[in-house]
Amino acid sequence: MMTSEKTYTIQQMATKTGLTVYTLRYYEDIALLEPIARAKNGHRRYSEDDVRRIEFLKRLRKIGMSLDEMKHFIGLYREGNETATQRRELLEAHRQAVLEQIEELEEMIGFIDFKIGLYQEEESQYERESTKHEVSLTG
Amino acid sequence: MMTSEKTYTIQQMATKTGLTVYTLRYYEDIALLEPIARAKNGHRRYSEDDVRRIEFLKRLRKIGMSLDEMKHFIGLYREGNETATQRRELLEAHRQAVLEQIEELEEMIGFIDFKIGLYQEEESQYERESTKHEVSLTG
DNA sequence: GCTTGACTTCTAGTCAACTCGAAGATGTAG
DNA sequence: CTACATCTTCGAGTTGACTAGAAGTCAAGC
Repeated sequence: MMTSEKTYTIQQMATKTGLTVYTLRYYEDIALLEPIARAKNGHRRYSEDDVRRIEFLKRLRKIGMSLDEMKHFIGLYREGNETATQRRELLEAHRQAVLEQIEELEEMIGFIDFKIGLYQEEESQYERESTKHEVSLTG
Repeated sequence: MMTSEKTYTIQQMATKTGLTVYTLRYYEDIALLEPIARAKNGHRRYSEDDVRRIEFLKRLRKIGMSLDEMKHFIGLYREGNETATQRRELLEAHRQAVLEQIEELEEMIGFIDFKIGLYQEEESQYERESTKHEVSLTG
């Protein structure tokens, strides 16, 4: 039974995912993607699963993960030598790291809000008397 | 009035901040730090303000900002051509970007939690099969 | 006076993550 | 059959962010 699934060329994938063809090949070279299926002429044929995998990689990249970390992270989902317990523990460590990153960012929001407040003051000050005052970087 | 403030050598700063002496000089070279005060012999003398500035840079770095972005960001706090209104608008744009980053990370937490759940199931499955007549304590 | 050590500047090297181009194979349109 | 587009591999180049070493200055200790 031939279930003929939709496939994509590398150029179509580049358009679809926003990565360049260079990057798609590079990710495969460094084994961040497992070998992509090939047509008879040797051209890559990406599957819908590949689309999902690449979109997931993009999201990991977006949250600041390095390619090496990504390789390690996706390795958690391939059956390896680790037990379910070991993989869960690694995931929980990663979870903790992500939570800390969120905290850092939330503190940054607080800082930005503080600064925005100062500028708003400055703006209404200016409106009232056309005066401005210095704002310290670390205040 | 000479307020003799505490100052630090580059090596002391490296120890204090966790950056290397190379990095400290590099940050100054690329104007991420304004020129550091010098002793008569030309050696750098970092002030407490410099400590604060560098700690702030470290935090920006930690949330994934590039050196170029950091330069731009701290530029917001130096008096330039922009009005308070313009700087506030730039800050608000940055605030929005940080919020989006937080959202990405929160979605990642959700995903990790889902995966952790799967592994936990797998683990208790194993427990039930191998210790048929015992009751799991880890409800 | 000489050595040592911490600094200085300047230049070059490294590593990650792409980014690009050359040379060649293949499929389709005219 | 030829032209052309699109792919292939492979090796080299680029950018950002350091990282390191060479050569020189200077103050302190012996």
